[in-house]
Amino acid sequence: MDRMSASTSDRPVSRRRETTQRRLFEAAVALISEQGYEATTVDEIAGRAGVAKGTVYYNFGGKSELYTALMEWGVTRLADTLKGALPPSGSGTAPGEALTAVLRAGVEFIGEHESLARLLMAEAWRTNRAWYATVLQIRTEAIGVITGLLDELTADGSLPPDLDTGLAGSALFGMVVTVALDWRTLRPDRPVEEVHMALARMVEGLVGPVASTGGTSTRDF
Amino acid sequence: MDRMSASTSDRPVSRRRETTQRRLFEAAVALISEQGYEATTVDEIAGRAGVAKGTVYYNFGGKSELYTALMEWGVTRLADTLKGALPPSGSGTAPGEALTAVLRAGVEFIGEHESLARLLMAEAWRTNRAWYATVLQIRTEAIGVITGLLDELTADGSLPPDLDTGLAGSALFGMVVTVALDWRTLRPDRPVEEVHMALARMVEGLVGPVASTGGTSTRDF
DNA sequence: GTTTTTGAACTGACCAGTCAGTGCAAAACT
DNA sequence: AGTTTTGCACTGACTGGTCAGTTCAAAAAC
Repeated sequence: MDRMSASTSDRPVSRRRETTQRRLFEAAVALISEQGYEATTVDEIAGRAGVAKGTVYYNFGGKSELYTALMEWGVTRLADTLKGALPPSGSGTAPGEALTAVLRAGVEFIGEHESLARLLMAEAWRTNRAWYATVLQIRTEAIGVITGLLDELTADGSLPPDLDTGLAGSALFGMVVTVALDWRTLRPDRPVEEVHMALARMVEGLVGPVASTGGTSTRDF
Repeated sequence: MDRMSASTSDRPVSRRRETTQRRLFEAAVALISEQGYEATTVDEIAGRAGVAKGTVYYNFGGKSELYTALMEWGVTRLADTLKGALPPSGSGTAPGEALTAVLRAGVEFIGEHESLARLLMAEAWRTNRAWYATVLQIRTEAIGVITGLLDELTADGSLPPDLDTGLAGSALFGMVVTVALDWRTLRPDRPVEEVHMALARMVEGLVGPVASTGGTSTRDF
């Protein structure tokens, strides 16, 4: 049977290793989101992941490398989710619909990956750290999806042409994250739909009573 | 809590001590906002404040007590600023105006106390820390000002009666903080007015057609 | 003369990072 | 088949540095 690597120096990262790394990610996210990076020890992370301390160093090289890898792992998941929520451009969806869809995806993502979201938000405002670049990349990528959408909407006249889409994108981003995390913190019992609905109604005001090209004019709730 | 003691030395805290403490606060805010709490040493703080290490222990008892006191000092300043921006209730100001004024105060506060804002945001999402209660209090107090205002506006019919003011308040809060910190981080050269203007325009759309007495709302774009 | 600050030395806990050693499953060889 | 070798993945006791917190005598400020 075909071995997966015919060539010798290929590094496919064995299945075993992959599992270990995922466990370490999960343990690290949980602990660091609650306590912060500095307050979380490598021993704790290893312990929670059910591996020995040395394994962390074997797999990642060090605490900060683990953390960086963890955040990159996080970005990928978030960016993929948001991009996946974008309807194919050019399809006949109503102007505001794509925006609402992306925001919903954001809310759902935070609901499902709460710890990761907390961790990223807590780290997002420190300008001095080694991994600031990584954090910035996350923000840029996530906000970029929203901003890009706003650009499209201003281009086709659904939004005022002089809208500062960069600022608006960051505003919407902050809005979604804050609302979603407050929801998880203070009223976790509320269903996602309710939260998303309330958010969508607010945003609807932004996109405005747009001359929607036919379709249900958002009154079916 | 702290009223201006114009006359007395009732306070056990001498003027000299007060100065020392304020210097320590300022040094601690600057360092911790950049590096984080655990990564900042007492020696650093004392050094930056131009004070001996022993003085920290004489004045506060320890690092964590200094930090707690610092955050309480921060709350007071923020809450005072926001409340100070509220026009006297019952005065004949236009419905949306009070809201805009509070948001402007928020933006300005962050512009002037950037480090403090960063520090508070970084702590805001960690649920497991000793001083989480203090942080929560800050958020509640700040968001409370906004939410209270929204309640008034829904009561007098300026906003839809079924608006979830709690959620909307937290949305606006997150929006302001995110925009303001992004501004300081990425485009610090922009004048406050510009940022505030862009925000105000969005809020006008977001919160919905505020039936203002002759405002510029809701034309469709 | 009391309060506050200084400065420097010391302690002990805590923790990131190291490394010699273990286990084990799949090759390589007989 | 059975035996040996290889090297990946992991282990955990240990090391060396760091830092919060202590102490205190003496100076400075009030």
